[in-house]
Amino acid sequence: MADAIDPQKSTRDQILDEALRCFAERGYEGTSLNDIAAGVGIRRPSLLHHFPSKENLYENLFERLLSDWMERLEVSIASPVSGWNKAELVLRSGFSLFADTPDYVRIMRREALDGGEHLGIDLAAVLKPLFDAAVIYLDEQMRAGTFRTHDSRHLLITGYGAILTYFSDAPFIDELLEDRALTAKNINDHCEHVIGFFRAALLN
Amino acid sequence: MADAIDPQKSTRDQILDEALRCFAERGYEGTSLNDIAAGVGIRRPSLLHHFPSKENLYENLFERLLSDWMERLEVSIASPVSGWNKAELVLRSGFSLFADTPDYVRIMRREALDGGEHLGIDLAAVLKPLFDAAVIYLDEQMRAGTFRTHDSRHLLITGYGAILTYFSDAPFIDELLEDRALTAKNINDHCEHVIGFFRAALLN
DNA sequence: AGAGCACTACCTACCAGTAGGTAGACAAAT
DNA sequence: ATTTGTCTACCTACTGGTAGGTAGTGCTCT
Repeated sequence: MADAIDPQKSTRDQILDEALRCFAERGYEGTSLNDIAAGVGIRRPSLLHHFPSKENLYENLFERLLSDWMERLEVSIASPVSGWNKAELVLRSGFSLFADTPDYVRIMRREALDGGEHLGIDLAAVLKPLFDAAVIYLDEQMRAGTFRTHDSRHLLITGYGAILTYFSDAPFIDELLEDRALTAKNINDHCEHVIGFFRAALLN
Repeated sequence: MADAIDPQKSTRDQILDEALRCFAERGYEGTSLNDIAAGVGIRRPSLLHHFPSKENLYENLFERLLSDWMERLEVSIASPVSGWNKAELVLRSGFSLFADTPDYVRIMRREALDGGEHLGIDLAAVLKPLFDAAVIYLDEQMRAGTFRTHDSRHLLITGYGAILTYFSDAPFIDELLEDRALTAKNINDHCEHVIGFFRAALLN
Protein backbone atom coordinates (compact mmCIF):
# COMPACT_ATOMS: atom_id res chain seq x y z
CA MET A 1 0.00 0.00 0.00
CA ALA A 2 2.47 2.56 1.24
CA ASP A 3 4.86 2.00 -1.61
CA ALA A 4 2.21 2.81 -4.20
CA ILE A 5 2.55 6.45 -3.35
CA ASP A 6 6.20 6.34 -2.41
CA PRO A 7 7.83 8.93 -4.66
CA GLN A 8 11.22 7.43 -3.94
CA LYS A 9 10.66 4.33 -5.98
CA SER A 10 11.57 4.28 -9.63
CA THR A 11 8.70 4.46 -12.08
CA ARG A 12 9.57 0.97 -13.18
CA ASP A 13 9.17 -0.38 -9.66
CA GLN A 14 5.96 1.56 -9.17
CA ILE A 15 4.62 -0.07 -12.32
CA LEU A 16 5.60 -3.50 -11.03
CA ASP A 17 3.91 -2.81 -7.70
CA GLU A 18 0.72 -1.57 -9.26
CA ALA A 19 0.68 -4.38 -11.80
CA LEU A 20 1.07 -6.90 -9.00
CA ARG A 21 -1.94 -5.49 -7.24
CA CYS A 22 -4.08 -5.32 -10.37
CA PHE A 23 -3.20 -8.76 -11.67
CA ALA A 24 -3.83 -10.25 -8.23
CA GLU A 25 -7.15 -8.50 -7.91
CA ARG A 26 -8.62 -8.93 -11.37
CA GLY A 27 -6.40 -11.41 -13.19
CA TYR A 28 -4.36 -11.05 -16.36
CA GLU A 29 -7.26 -10.68 -18.79
CA GLY A 30 -9.23 -8.54 -16.36
CA THR A 31 -6.46 -5.98 -16.04
CA SER A 32 -5.78 -3.39 -18.72
CA LEU A 33 -2.57 -1.49 -19.15
CA ASN A 34 -4.62 1.67 -18.68
CA ASP A 35 -5.59 0.50 -15.19
CA ILE A 36 -1.97 -0.02 -14.25
CA ALA A 37 -0.75 3.19 -15.83
CA ALA A 38 -3.51 5.18 -14.14
CA GLY A 39 -2.56 3.66 -10.78
CA VAL A 40 0.98 4.89 -11.26
CA GLY A 41 -0.15 8.25 -12.56
CA ILE A 42 1.18 8.02 -16.12
CA ARG A 43 -0.28 7.25 -19.55
CA ARG A 44 -0.23 3.84 -21.14
CA PRO A 45 2.45 4.64 -23.74
CA SER A 46 4.76 5.74 -20.92
CA LEU A 47 4.24 2.40 -19.26
CA LEU A 48 5.10 0.70 -22.53
CA HIS A 49 8.33 2.63 -22.57
CA HIS A 50 9.40 0.65 -19.48
CA PHE A 51 8.02 -2.71 -20.56
CA PRO A 52 7.70 -3.60 -24.22
CA SER A 53 4.41 -5.43 -23.80
CA LYS A 54 1.78 -6.51 -21.32
CA GLU A 55 3.04 -10.06 -21.50
CA ASN A 56 6.60 -8.97 -20.85
CA LEU A 57 5.49 -6.94 -17.83
CA TYR A 58 3.65 -9.94 -16.49
CA GLU A 59 6.60 -12.24 -17.02
CA ASN A 60 8.94 -9.82 -15.27
CA LEU A 61 6.58 -9.64 -12.34
CA PHE A 62 6.18 -13.35 -12.17
CA GLU A 63 9.85 -14.13 -12.40
CA ARG A 64 10.66 -11.66 -9.66
CA LEU A 65 8.07 -13.20 -7.35
CA LEU A 66 9.08 -16.73 -8.10
CA SER A 67 12.77 -16.21 -7.46
CA ASP A 68 11.84 -14.40 -4.24
CA TRP A 69 9.82 -17.38 -3.11
CA MET A 70 12.43 -19.92 -4.09
CA GLU A 71 15.12 -18.10 -2.18
CA ARG A 72 13.10 -17.93 1.00
CA LEU A 73 11.86 -21.48 0.75
CA GLU A 74 15.28 -22.91 0.04
CA VAL A 75 16.70 -21.28 3.13
CA SER A 76 14.24 -23.08 5.37
CA ILE A 77 14.49 -26.32 3.43
CA ALA A 78 18.26 -26.32 3.74
CA SER A 79 18.17 -25.87 7.51
CA PRO A 80 19.71 -28.72 9.48
CA VAL A 81 16.77 -29.47 11.80
CA SER A 82 15.04 -32.78 11.25
CA GLY A 83 11.90 -34.80 11.91
CA TRP A 84 8.74 -32.92 12.79
CA ASN A 85 10.69 -29.76 13.58
CA LYS A 86 11.71 -29.55 9.97
CA ALA A 87 8.16 -29.99 8.71
CA GLU A 88 7.02 -27.33 11.16
CA LEU A 89 9.77 -24.99 10.09
CA VAL A 90 8.86 -25.33 6.44
CA LEU A 91 5.17 -24.84 7.19
CA ARG A 92 5.92 -21.74 9.22
CA SER A 93 8.21 -20.24 6.65
CA GLY A 94 5.63 -20.97 3.96
CA PHE A 95 3.08 -19.14 6.04
CA SER A 96 5.21 -16.13 6.70
CA LEU A 97 6.17 -16.05 3.04
CA PHE A 98 2.55 -16.00 1.97
CA ALA A 99 1.53 -13.58 4.69
CA ASP A 100 4.15 -11.16 3.40
CA THR A 101 3.04 -11.49 -0.19
CA PRO A 102 -0.67 -12.27 -0.39
CA ASP A 103 -0.97 -10.67 -3.82
CA TYR A 104 1.68 -13.02 -5.11
CA VAL A 105 -0.34 -15.95 -3.81
CA ARG A 106 -3.40 -14.90 -5.73
CA ILE A 107 -1.45 -14.51 -8.95
CA MET A 108 0.12 -17.89 -8.37
CA ARG A 109 -3.26 -19.44 -7.85
CA ARG A 110 -4.63 -17.84 -10.98
CA GLU A 111 -1.64 -19.24 -12.81
CA ALA A 112 -2.26 -22.72 -11.40
CA LEU A 113 -5.90 -22.47 -12.48
CA ASP A 114 -4.95 -21.52 -16.00
CA GLY A 115 -2.18 -24.08 -16.21
CA GLY A 116 0.39 -21.34 -16.73
CA GLU A 117 -0.62 -20.15 -20.15
CA HIS A 118 0.44 -16.52 -19.85
CA LEU A 119 4.13 -17.10 -19.29
CA GLY A 120 7.13 -18.60 -20.85
CA ILE A 121 7.97 -19.92 -17.38
CA ASP A 122 6.60 -23.29 -16.40
CA LEU A 123 5.57 -22.83 -12.80
CA ALA A 124 5.20 -26.51 -12.05
CA ALA A 125 8.60 -27.31 -13.55
CA VAL A 126 10.25 -24.81 -11.21
CA LEU A 127 8.50 -26.17 -8.15
CA LYS A 128 8.83 -29.82 -9.05
CA PRO A 129 12.37 -30.30 -7.70
CA LEU A 130 11.22 -28.99 -4.33
CA PHE A 131 8.22 -31.27 -4.51
CA ASP A 132 10.36 -34.30 -5.31
CA ALA A 133 12.81 -33.50 -2.53
CA ALA A 134 9.94 -33.19 -0.08
CA VAL A 135 8.54 -36.54 -1.21
CA ILE A 136 11.88 -38.19 -0.50
CA TYR A 137 12.09 -36.52 2.89
CA LEU A 138 8.60 -37.55 3.91
CA ASP A 139 9.07 -41.11 2.73
CA GLU A 140 12.22 -41.37 4.82
CA GLN A 141 10.44 -40.09 7.90
CA MET A 142 7.58 -42.50 7.38
CA ARG A 143 9.87 -45.45 6.82
CA ALA A 144 11.75 -44.52 9.96
CA GLY A 145 8.48 -44.35 11.88
CA THR A 146 8.90 -40.67 12.76
CA PHE A 147 5.72 -39.88 10.82
CA ARG A 148 2.65 -41.97 10.37
CA THR A 149 2.32 -43.46 6.92
CA HIS A 150 0.49 -41.40 4.30
CA ASP A 151 0.80 -41.06 0.55
CA SER A 152 3.55 -38.46 0.58
CA ARG A 153 2.71 -36.94 -2.79
CA HIS A 154 -0.92 -36.52 -2.01
CA LEU A 155 0.02 -35.28 1.44
CA LEU A 156 2.07 -32.51 -0.09
CA ILE A 157 -0.74 -31.55 -2.44
CA THR A 158 -3.12 -31.42 0.51
CA GLY A 159 -0.73 -29.19 2.40
CA TYR A 160 -0.23 -26.97 -0.59
CA GLY A 161 -3.98 -26.56 -0.96
CA ALA A 162 -4.62 -26.02 2.72
CA ILE A 163 -2.11 -23.23 3.07
CA LEU A 164 -2.42 -21.52 -0.28
CA THR A 165 -6.19 -21.37 -0.18
CA TYR A 166 -6.32 -19.34 2.98
CA PHE A 167 -4.49 -16.54 1.23
CA SER A 168 -5.77 -16.87 -2.30
CA ASP A 169 -9.42 -17.06 -1.33
CA ALA A 170 -9.19 -14.41 1.34
CA PRO A 171 -12.14 -12.36 0.00
CA PHE A 172 -14.31 -15.45 0.27
CA ILE A 173 -12.98 -16.49 3.68
CA ASP A 174 -13.59 -12.99 4.97
CA GLU A 175 -17.28 -13.69 4.71
CA LEU A 176 -17.14 -17.14 6.26
CA LEU A 177 -15.21 -15.84 9.25
CA GLU A 178 -17.18 -12.60 9.39
CA ASP A 179 -13.82 -10.93 9.79
CA ARG A 180 -10.86 -9.93 7.65
CA ALA A 181 -8.96 -13.15 6.95
CA LEU A 182 -5.66 -11.40 6.49
CA THR A 183 -5.31 -9.66 9.82
CA ALA A 184 -2.17 -10.65 11.70
CA LYS A 185 -4.25 -12.41 14.31
CA ASN A 186 -6.30 -14.47 11.89
CA ILE A 187 -3.29 -15.42 9.83
CA ASN A 188 -1.55 -16.51 12.99
CA ASP A 189 -4.59 -18.48 14.12
CA HIS A 190 -4.75 -20.28 10.84
CA CYS A 191 -1.04 -20.98 10.90
CA GLU A 192 -1.24 -22.48 14.37
CA HIS A 193 -4.26 -24.49 13.36
CA VAL A 194 -2.61 -25.95 10.28
CA ILE A 195 0.49 -26.83 12.23
CA GLY A 196 -1.54 -28.45 14.97
CA PHE A 197 -3.57 -30.30 12.42
CA PHE A 198 -0.56 -31.64 10.58
CA ARG A 199 1.15 -32.57 13.81
CA ALA A 200 -1.92 -34.52 14.89
CA ALA A 201 -2.05 -36.30 11.55
CA LEU A 202 1.64 -37.06 11.27
CA LEU A 203 2.79 -37.79 14.82
CA ASN A 204 1.57 -40.66 16.94
CA MET B 1 -17.12 -34.04 -23.83
CA ALA B 2 -19.63 -36.31 -25.47
CA ASP B 3 -22.46 -33.86 -25.03
CA ALA B 4 -20.58 -31.13 -26.86
CA ILE B 5 -21.41 -32.87 -30.13
CA ASP B 6 -24.68 -34.37 -29.04
CA PRO B 7 -27.22 -33.11 -31.56
CA GLN B 8 -30.05 -34.10 -29.25
CA LYS B 9 -29.40 -31.28 -26.78
CA SER B 10 -31.13 -28.00 -27.23
CA THR B 11 -29.00 -25.14 -28.46
CA ARG B 12 -29.52 -23.42 -25.16
CA ASP B 13 -28.07 -26.37 -23.27
CA GLN B 14 -25.21 -26.67 -25.72
CA ILE B 15 -24.42 -23.02 -25.05
CA LEU B 16 -24.48 -23.61 -21.30
CA ASP B 17 -22.18 -26.61 -21.66
CA GLU B 18 -19.71 -24.78 -23.85
CA ALA B 19 -19.82 -21.69 -21.65
CA LEU B 20 -19.10 -23.83 -18.62
CA ARG B 21 -16.03 -25.24 -20.28
CA CYS B 22 -14.77 -21.89 -21.54
CA PHE B 23 -15.34 -19.98 -18.29
CA ALA B 24 -13.67 -22.79 -16.34
CA GLU B 25 -10.71 -22.87 -18.70
CA ARG B 26 -10.06 -19.17 -19.29
CA GLY B 27 -12.19 -17.28 -16.78
CA TYR B 28 -14.95 -14.74 -17.30
CA GLU B 29 -12.83 -11.97 -18.77
CA GLY B 30 -10.73 -14.42 -20.77
CA THR B 31 -13.74 -15.87 -22.55
CA SER B 32 -15.46 -14.01 -25.37
CA LEU B 33 -18.97 -14.71 -26.55
CA ASN B 34 -17.43 -15.52 -29.92
CA ASP B 35 -15.46 -18.35 -28.33
CA ILE B 36 -18.60 -19.86 -26.88
CA ALA B 37 -20.68 -19.36 -29.99
CA ALA B 38 -17.97 -20.89 -32.16
CA GLY B 39 -17.80 -23.90 -29.86
CA VAL B 40 -21.51 -24.44 -30.37
CA GLY B 41 -21.30 -23.77 -34.08
CA ILE B 42 -23.38 -20.59 -34.26
CA ARG B 43 -22.70 -16.86 -34.47
CA ARG B 44 -22.55 -14.55 -31.49
CA PRO B 45 -25.87 -12.80 -32.20
CA SER B 46 -27.57 -16.19 -32.23
CA LEU B 47 -26.14 -16.89 -28.83
CA LEU B 48 -27.47 -13.56 -27.64
CA HIS B 49 -30.87 -14.65 -28.85
CA HIS B 50 -30.85 -17.31 -26.12
CA PHE B 51 -29.25 -15.20 -23.40
CA PRO B 52 -29.66 -11.45 -23.28
CA SER B 53 -26.09 -10.75 -22.19
CA LYS B 54 -22.79 -12.33 -21.25
CA GLU B 55 -23.44 -11.57 -17.62
CA ASN B 56 -26.88 -13.16 -17.76
CA LEU B 57 -25.41 -16.28 -19.34
CA TYR B 58 -22.83 -16.49 -16.60
CA GLU B 59 -25.39 -15.99 -13.87
CA ASN B 60 -27.61 -18.70 -15.32
CA LEU B 61 -24.68 -21.07 -15.42
CA PHE B 62 -23.60 -20.24 -11.93
CA GLU B 63 -27.02 -20.51 -10.37
CA ARG B 64 -27.59 -23.88 -12.00
CA LEU B 65 -24.29 -25.18 -10.66
CA LEU B 66 -24.79 -23.81 -7.22
CA SER B 67 -28.25 -25.27 -6.70
CA ASP B 68 -26.91 -28.57 -7.99
CA TRP B 69 -24.19 -28.52 -5.38
CA MET B 70 -26.44 -27.47 -2.55
CA GLU B 71 -28.90 -30.26 -3.26
CA ARG B 72 -26.24 -32.92 -3.29
CA LEU B 73 -24.46 -31.59 -0.23
CA GLU B 74 -27.61 -31.22 1.79
CA VAL B 75 -28.54 -34.85 1.17
CA SER B 76 -25.33 -36.10 2.73
CA ILE B 77 -25.43 -33.51 5.50
CA ALA B 78 -28.94 -34.52 6.45
CA SER B 79 -28.06 -38.20 6.73
CA PRO B 80 -28.55 -39.68 10.20
CA VAL B 81 -25.06 -41.18 10.66
CA SER B 82 -22.90 -39.54 13.29
CA GLY B 83 -19.40 -39.13 14.62
CA TRP B 84 -16.52 -39.79 12.28
CA ASN B 85 -18.78 -41.65 9.87
CA LYS B 86 -20.65 -38.46 9.20
CA ALA B 87 -17.47 -36.48 8.56
CA GLU B 88 -16.29 -39.22 6.23
CA LEU B 89 -19.62 -39.28 4.42
CA VAL B 90 -19.53 -35.55 3.83
CA LEU B 91 -15.93 -35.69 2.66
CA ARG B 92 -16.73 -38.51 0.27
CA SER B 93 -19.81 -36.84 -1.13
CA GLY B 94 -17.85 -33.62 -1.56
CA PHE B 95 -15.27 -35.56 -3.49
CA SER B 96 -17.72 -37.30 -5.75
CA LEU B 97 -19.50 -34.01 -6.30
CA PHE B 98 -16.28 -32.32 -7.38
CA ALA B 99 -15.14 -35.31 -9.40
CA ASP B 100 -18.38 -35.14 -11.36
CA THR B 101 -18.10 -31.43 -12.00
CA PRO B 102 -14.45 -30.36 -12.14
CA ASP B 103 -15.26 -27.44 -14.42
CA TYR B 104 -17.68 -26.12 -11.83
CA VAL B 105 -14.93 -26.28 -9.24
CA ARG B 106 -12.65 -24.13 -11.32
CA ILE B 107 -15.33 -21.53 -11.87
CA MET B 108 -16.09 -21.56 -8.17
CA ARG B 109 -12.44 -21.05 -7.37
CA ARG B 110 -12.18 -18.17 -9.80
CA GLU B 111 -15.20 -16.68 -8.13
CA ALA B 112 -13.64 -17.11 -4.68
CA LEU B 113 -10.47 -15.45 -5.96
CA ASP B 114 -12.37 -12.48 -7.32
CA GLY B 115 -14.62 -12.21 -4.30
CA GLY B 116 -17.67 -12.87 -6.48
CA GLU B 117 -17.75 -9.71 -8.53
CA HIS B 118 -19.36 -11.06 -11.67
CA LEU B 119 -22.65 -12.14 -10.15
CA GLY B 120 -25.60 -10.90 -8.30
CA ILE B 121 -25.31 -14.03 -6.18
CA ASP B 122 -23.15 -13.90 -3.10
CA LEU B 123 -21.38 -17.23 -3.06
CA ALA B 124 -20.19 -16.98 0.50
CA ALA B 125 -23.64 -16.00 1.77
CA VAL B 126 -25.11 -19.15 0.24
CA LEU B 127 -22.46 -21.39 1.73
CA LYS B 128 -22.31 -19.72 5.11
CA PRO B 129 -25.28 -21.56 6.68
CA LEU B 130 -23.62 -24.87 5.81
CA PHE B 131 -20.39 -23.58 7.23
CA ASP B 132 -22.05 -22.50 10.47
CA ALA B 133 -23.87 -25.80 10.81
CA ALA B 134 -20.63 -27.67 10.32
CA VAL B 135 -18.93 -25.53 12.97
CA ILE B 136 -21.63 -26.45 15.46
CA TYR B 137 -21.36 -30.11 14.58
CA LEU B 138 -17.59 -30.18 14.92
CA ASP B 139 -17.65 -28.30 18.20
CA GLU B 140 -20.12 -30.83 19.59
CA GLN B 141 -17.94 -33.73 18.55
CA MET B 142 -14.87 -32.13 20.08
CA ARG B 143 -16.62 -31.32 23.32
CA ALA B 144 -17.88 -34.90 23.47
CA GLY B 145 -14.34 -36.13 22.93
CA THR B 146 -15.20 -37.93 19.69
CA PHE B 147 -12.79 -35.69 17.81
CA ARG B 148 -9.56 -34.17 18.99
CA THR B 149 -9.78 -30.47 19.68
CA HIS B 150 -9.04 -28.12 16.79
CA ASP B 151 -10.28 -24.69 15.82
CA SER B 152 -13.39 -25.84 13.97
CA ARG B 153 -13.65 -22.85 11.68
CA HIS B 154 -10.07 -23.00 10.59
CA LEU B 155 -10.39 -26.76 10.30
CA LEU B 156 -13.24 -26.34 7.82
CA ILE B 157 -11.28 -23.82 5.81
CA THR B 158 -8.35 -26.20 5.71
CA GLY B 159 -10.60 -29.00 4.51
CA TYR B 160 -12.20 -26.76 1.93
CA GLY B 161 -8.80 -25.81 0.60
CA ALA B 162 -7.42 -29.33 0.63
CA ILE B 163 -10.27 -30.78 -1.38
CA LEU B 164 -11.07 -27.94 -3.72
CA THR B 165 -7.47 -27.36 -4.71
CA TYR B 166 -6.99 -30.83 -6.07
CA PHE B 167 -9.67 -30.18 -8.65
CA SER B 168 -9.22 -26.50 -9.31
CA ASP B 169 -5.47 -26.70 -9.80
CA ALA B 170 -5.56 -29.92 -11.76
CA PRO B 171 -3.46 -28.58 -14.67
CA PHE B 172 -0.74 -27.71 -12.18
CA ILE B 173 -1.01 -30.95 -10.21
CA ASP B 174 -0.78 -32.91 -13.45
CA GLU B 175 2.79 -31.81 -13.69
CA LEU B 176 3.69 -32.48 -10.07
CA LEU B 177 2.31 -36.01 -10.29
CA GLU B 178 3.64 -36.55 -13.81
CA ASP B 179 0.21 -37.96 -14.55
CA ARG B 180 -3.32 -36.71 -15.21
CA ALA B 181 -4.68 -35.60 -11.83
CA LEU B 182 -8.28 -36.21 -12.81
CA THR B 183 -8.15 -39.88 -13.75
CA ALA B 184 -10.52 -42.02 -11.71
CA LYS B 185 -7.58 -43.70 -10.01
CA ASN B 186 -5.81 -40.51 -8.99
CA ILE B 187 -8.99 -38.89 -7.77
CA ASN B 188 -9.70 -41.96 -5.71
CA ASP B 189 -6.17 -42.01 -4.33
CA HIS B 190 -6.46 -38.40 -3.29
CA CYS B 191 -9.86 -38.99 -1.74
CA GLU B 192 -8.56 -41.91 0.31
CA HIS B 193 -5.54 -39.89 1.32
CA VAL B 194 -7.56 -36.92 2.51
CA ILE B 195 -9.91 -39.14 4.46
CA GLY B 196 -7.02 -41.02 6.04
CA PHE B 197 -5.33 -37.74 6.84
CA PHE B 198 -8.38 -36.23 8.47
CA ARG B 199 -9.07 -39.42 10.36
CA ALA B 200 -5.53 -39.41 11.71
CA ALA B 201 -5.86 -35.78 12.73
CA LEU B 202 -9.31 -36.02 14.27
CA LEU B 203 -9.43 -39.44 15.92
CA ASN B 204 -7.27 -40.56 18.79
C1' DA C 1 -56.84 -26.94 -48.41
C1' DG C 2 -54.74 -22.78 -48.21
C1' DA C 3 -53.87 -17.77 -46.93
C1' DG C 4 -52.27 -15.19 -43.27
C1' DC C 5 -49.83 -14.54 -39.08
C1' DA C 6 -46.85 -15.10 -35.28
C1' DC C 7 -42.92 -17.24 -33.50
C1' DT C 8 -38.20 -19.35 -33.22
C1' DA C 9 -33.62 -19.57 -34.46
C1' DC C 10 -30.45 -18.22 -37.08
C1' DC C 11 -27.88 -14.94 -40.18
C1' DT C 12 -25.00 -10.58 -42.00
C1' DA C 13 -23.80 -6.01 -41.12
C1' DC C 14 -23.10 -2.75 -38.12
C1' DC C 15 -22.40 0.15 -33.68
C1' DA C 16 -19.68 2.33 -29.93
C1' DG C 17 -16.17 1.38 -26.85
C1' DT C 18 -11.80 -0.48 -25.47
C1' DA C 19 -7.81 -3.40 -25.94
C1' DG C 20 -2.63 -3.52 -26.84
C1' DG C 21 0.71 -1.25 -29.35
C1' DT C 22 3.22 2.46 -32.40
C1' DA C 23 4.94 7.13 -34.16
C1' DG C 24 6.61 11.21 -33.36
C1' DA C 25 7.01 15.57 -30.74
C1' DC C 26 8.75 17.67 -26.72
C1' DA C 27 11.30 18.60 -22.46
C1' DA C 28 14.71 17.73 -19.16
C1' DA C 29 19.05 15.74 -17.70
C1' DT C 30 23.67 14.08 -18.62
C1' DA D 1 24.13 16.13 -28.47
C1' DT D 2 22.23 12.19 -26.89
C1' DT D 3 19.54 9.71 -23.94
C1' DT D 4 15.53 9.17 -21.00
C1' DG D 5 10.86 9.69 -19.91
C1' DT D 6 6.69 11.40 -20.91
C1' DC D 7 3.07 13.01 -23.76
C1' DT D 8 -0.76 13.30 -27.63
C1' DA D 9 -2.53 11.22 -31.53
C1' DC D 10 -3.15 7.49 -33.93
C1' DC D 11 -3.61 2.45 -35.55
C1' DT D 12 -5.74 -2.19 -35.88
C1' DA D 13 -8.14 -5.91 -33.73
C1' DC D 14 -11.63 -7.26 -31.02
C1' DT D 15 -15.29 -6.68 -27.40
C1' DG D 16 -20.37 -6.98 -26.07
C1' DG D 17 -24.44 -5.73 -28.07
C1' DT D 18 -28.05 -4.13 -31.72
C1' DA D 19 -30.64 -3.69 -36.21
C1' DG D 20 -32.79 -5.73 -39.63
C1' DG D 21 -33.68 -9.52 -42.45
C1' DT D 22 -34.79 -14.46 -43.61
C1' DA D 23 -35.77 -19.07 -43.58
C1' DG D 24 -38.81 -22.56 -41.44
C1' DT D 25 -42.61 -24.11 -38.26
C1' DG D 26 -47.02 -24.35 -36.80
C1' DC D 27 -51.55 -22.29 -35.57
C1' DT D 28 -55.79 -20.19 -36.88
C1' DC D 29 -59.39 -18.51 -39.63
C1' DT D 30 -61.72 -18.69 -43.52
